[in-house]
Amino acid sequence: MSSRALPYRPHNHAACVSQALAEAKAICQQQNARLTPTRERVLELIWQSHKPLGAYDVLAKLTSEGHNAAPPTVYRALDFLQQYGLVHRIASLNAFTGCTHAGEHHTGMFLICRACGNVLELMESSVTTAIENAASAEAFQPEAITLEVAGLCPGCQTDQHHE
Amino acid sequence: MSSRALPYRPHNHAACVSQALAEAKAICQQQNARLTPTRERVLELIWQSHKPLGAYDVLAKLTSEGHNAAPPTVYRALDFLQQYGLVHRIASLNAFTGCTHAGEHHTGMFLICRACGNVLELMESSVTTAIENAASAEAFQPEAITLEVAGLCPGCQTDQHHE
DNA sequence: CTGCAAATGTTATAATGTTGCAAATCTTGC
DNA sequence: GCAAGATTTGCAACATTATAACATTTGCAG
Ligand SMILES: [Zn+2]
Ligand SMILES: [Zn+2]
Ligand SMILES: [Zn+2]
Ligand SMILES: [Zn+2]
Repeated sequence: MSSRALPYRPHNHAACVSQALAEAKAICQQQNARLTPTRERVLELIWQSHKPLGAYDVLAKLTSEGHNAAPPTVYRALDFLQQYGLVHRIASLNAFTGCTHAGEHHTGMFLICRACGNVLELMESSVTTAIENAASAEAFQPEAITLEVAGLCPGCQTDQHHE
Repeated sequence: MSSRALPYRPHNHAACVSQALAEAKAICQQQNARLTPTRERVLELIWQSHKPLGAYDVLAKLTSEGHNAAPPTVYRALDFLQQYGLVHRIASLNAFTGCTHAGEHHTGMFLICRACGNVLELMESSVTTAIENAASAEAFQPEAITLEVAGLCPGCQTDQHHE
């Protein structure tokens, strides 16, 4: 899988988005899942934004481009995209972000900058292992891990005075 | 600090609650914070429930006992209790649970049973360290960690057929 | 007592997410 | 191609969670 630019580093974002879409198409084809136009457009809108988008943000964008959309339109698309591992929901933000490791079986760890709003998704097996060990010690059988770290990204640490 | 019974193990829950309240009073006194009757009652209601309570669950209980309460009443009490580390908000449930390590500086890790709804709060330095190391490797400065693990508690693993 | 700050009451509203059902669209076997 | 069934979408209403704004009351210091 290709490496991706960090969200807060300058990069060709259009290419970054279209690559994500291409991968999504491939994943859906492989799993016999239908990446319909609405679903694809929702995924694209989420990818175009570096910061996680709320469901109603997505809805507003769809509406503004003439799509006759209502909340269920968006939530259904988001459910689909989550189901196939193409987006993640960030519980602490009530928002959605494109998965940067789609297709790879993983539990994401999210570094969320409280200043600029950018989110970096990591895949750290050492963290996952530590969590699973801690759960095992309590005889707990984990199924889904929500791990969201709020703080300051490298670019915003020196910018503290801008707050 | 006293050890606490696991939530899904039978125990004297009234004692468990009153101990938590006594500790809360001590903590507030030490910090010159006012644990007013409403705040104390909200904390008690949350502790009395083994499962995390939603803000509107708390509101309903207050209302049912004659308290003239509105949503801000509850949210303000919850804000206060969170601020002094007496309750935690579980982002993946939009609900609140009593902190079992109040007074100890910690980041909680929550094991949430999807079958019975009980939540166990752990304090695992190995997990916290792994997370901080992963953040450091990205030059990210963590401030708050949300770690919630959904799965099956020991008691519910054999009960799968009851679902 | 007086004046200030903290806490609470009260009303309204914002933000987020769901249910239920009908219409349209796609797929599949023939 | 075509009918039957499954999936997806449109649409309206509703449910849940959280906050804003401002008036009133309460606790406390001087
Ligand atoms: Zn991911
Ligand atoms: Zn930043
Ligand atoms: Zn805690
Ligand atoms: Zn359980």
